[in-house]
Amino acid sequence: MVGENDYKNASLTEVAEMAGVSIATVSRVINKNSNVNPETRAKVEKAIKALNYRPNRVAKRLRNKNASSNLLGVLIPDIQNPFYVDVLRGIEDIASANNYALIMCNFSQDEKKEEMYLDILQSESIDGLIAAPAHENDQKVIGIVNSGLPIVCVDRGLANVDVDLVLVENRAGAYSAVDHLAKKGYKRIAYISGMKQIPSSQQREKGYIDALRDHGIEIDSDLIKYGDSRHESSTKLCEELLDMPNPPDAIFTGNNLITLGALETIHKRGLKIPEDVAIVGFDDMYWSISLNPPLTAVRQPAYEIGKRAAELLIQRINDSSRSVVNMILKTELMVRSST
Amino acid sequence: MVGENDYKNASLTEVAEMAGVSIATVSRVINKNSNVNPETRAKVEKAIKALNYRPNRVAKRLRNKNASSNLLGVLIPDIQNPFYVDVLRGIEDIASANNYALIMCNFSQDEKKEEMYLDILQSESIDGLIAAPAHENDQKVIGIVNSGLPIVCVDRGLANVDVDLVLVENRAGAYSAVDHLAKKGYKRIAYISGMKQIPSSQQREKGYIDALRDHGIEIDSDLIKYGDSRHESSTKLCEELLDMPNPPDAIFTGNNLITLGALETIHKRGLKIPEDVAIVGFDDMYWSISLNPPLTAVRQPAYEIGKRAAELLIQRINDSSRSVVNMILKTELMVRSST
DNA sequence: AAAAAAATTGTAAACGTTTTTATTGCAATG
DNA sequence: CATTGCAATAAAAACGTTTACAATTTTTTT
Repeated sequence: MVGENDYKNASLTEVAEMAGVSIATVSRVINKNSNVNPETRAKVEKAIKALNYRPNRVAKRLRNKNASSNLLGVLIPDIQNPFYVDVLRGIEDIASANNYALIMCNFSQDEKKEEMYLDILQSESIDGLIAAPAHENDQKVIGIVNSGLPIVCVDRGLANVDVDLVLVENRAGAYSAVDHLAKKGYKRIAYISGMKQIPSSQQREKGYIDALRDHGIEIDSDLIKYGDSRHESSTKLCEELLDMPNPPDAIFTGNNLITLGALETIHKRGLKIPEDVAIVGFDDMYWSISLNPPLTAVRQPAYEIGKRAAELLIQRINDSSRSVVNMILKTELMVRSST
Repeated sequence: MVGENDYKNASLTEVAEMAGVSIATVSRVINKNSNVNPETRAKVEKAIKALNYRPNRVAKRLRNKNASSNLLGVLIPDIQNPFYVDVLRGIEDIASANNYALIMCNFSQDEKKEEMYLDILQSESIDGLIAAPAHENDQKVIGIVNSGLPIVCVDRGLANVDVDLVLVENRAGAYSAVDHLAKKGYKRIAYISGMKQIPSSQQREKGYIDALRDHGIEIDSDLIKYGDSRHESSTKLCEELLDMPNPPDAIFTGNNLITLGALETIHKRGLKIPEDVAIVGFDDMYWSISLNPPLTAVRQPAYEIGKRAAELLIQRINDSSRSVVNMILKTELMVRSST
């Protein structure tokens, strides 16, 4: 009978027993750094194979508190947002190429959950962390920075804290979108923002306002709506905008999910884009071209953000004294037919 | 100076020292199950607070080999596919409500990566695993089933292995899509499948063929294309279909990503949907209504799949002897204007 | 008041590693 | 031949927990 024991995880002790050596020797064989007699090595390797031995990562981490555990943490605010999924892919490709496993935590824009996950990550003895903090004054994340754990922030920075950072030119990106709308002749341009406390939301609002100002368009605060970055809230906010006595002729949406929510509302009302209302979104998606109509959008290099962040993190792990890097990537306005 | 030590993780020993008791007592205070004098408890709790003590999960897992480590593994084939993201959300909601953390692994349809992640998960002493195996004869996953680790498969089953399983009626779902097309009068209906070795692809093909047969439509094997479930491959396969001397008048796409790829190709060619070619996708997305045109699709309850799987897994962890459950959820055809 | 029972706390082992230190055997040196 | 040096290996400690068991104190019973 093929019993359960066939699959039981063998330990160093069992390997040592089978090979007739001490566990120290087995460990030396595995971590090829030290001298061991070729014959002994052969015996041990045979036993390892026979028992299908795999080192226990938990024990390894406990013992090697300060050495590498080959484990990185990732903390992201919203797995439903395709932007973060692309960031994640970038991280994952670099991580697995460098033999790091990922423990991925999604806090769904919920600070309580964020705290829980940060606790868990810390007590898992990860080598380093890539995080998009809930907001600029995220004390939990700041605490981690101060603890000395290698960390790279993505998409969102921290106020008054020097930390490795990868993000995009949010202000400039938003500016290019609104500038484009203004040049096309739209006058009442609305902005549906993500959560107000997120740095990127603030930067994008700044770009929006700067662009309006440069075009001599008066800022109407009724045209600025703050959501929670979730699809449901953005459909509602878009409805509010369209219900105004003097509704906007164009909408700039602050992120992926907001764009999709706004589109849904516009379509439900049977309005024509861009004739009745134009729309530009922050965040491009690879299927933006298949939307109705093909969407004009500010493209962020999401995959590259993740890639760069992972590279920075691994560098930081290997050299904790290297100077702090803030990497600001460019955005690109993809003009299609929604404007 | 606020130094690094302020944030250093305290250990049981330090708490015990500060409170003037043994580590066993501290442990008892933390794991509220056993008797300890109220005064002692107060002293210990004060020390815990003062040192900001948090139990080390790694040590806990190592010690409690057989007890709960409050850690679940999730192994998914493709994080870029919104279907799996929704499954993940369902899993995560249940997991975090039950105090389980998630270690999430995405193998990008790459069996080498899958193997690596399964190794890692096993050696992390997880309590249980939710996995979508690479294919029906995935020996690595079968090995895990045999090892006795609690596991629930989602979306894809295993041949000849009794294991908890949550999936949808793939055959019936595909049937309803193709039946719908046939009733609408389409005669040359193509199928762009995901990876051939995935059980769900096979089941959907079966549904496709059964529906055609029931409508007396002859099966043309040139109209069946097999991709790798990635966006790039599906654009190419769609091109091949449209380039045929006798091209299809309707396409049934095997999953989310394939649908988006096919749409892209059709739009690039300036073809009208559904006049020039109709399309039904397997997998609905919450923004399907915003596509051009609003997409007719077979909806899978992805979130619920994840939720049910996590519930089953937790049950299994708590009672390894309960009988195996295969849960088959219904699909729903969302008729919009792409057909 | 002595014995028994119950409550509280402490001691030590164990989980599976890595690594420091100690031991062994053997060749080279004087 | 006695000493030294080196290579190979073993022994033991440590990482931070939980828990079985032992020891102590307090309470109850007789």
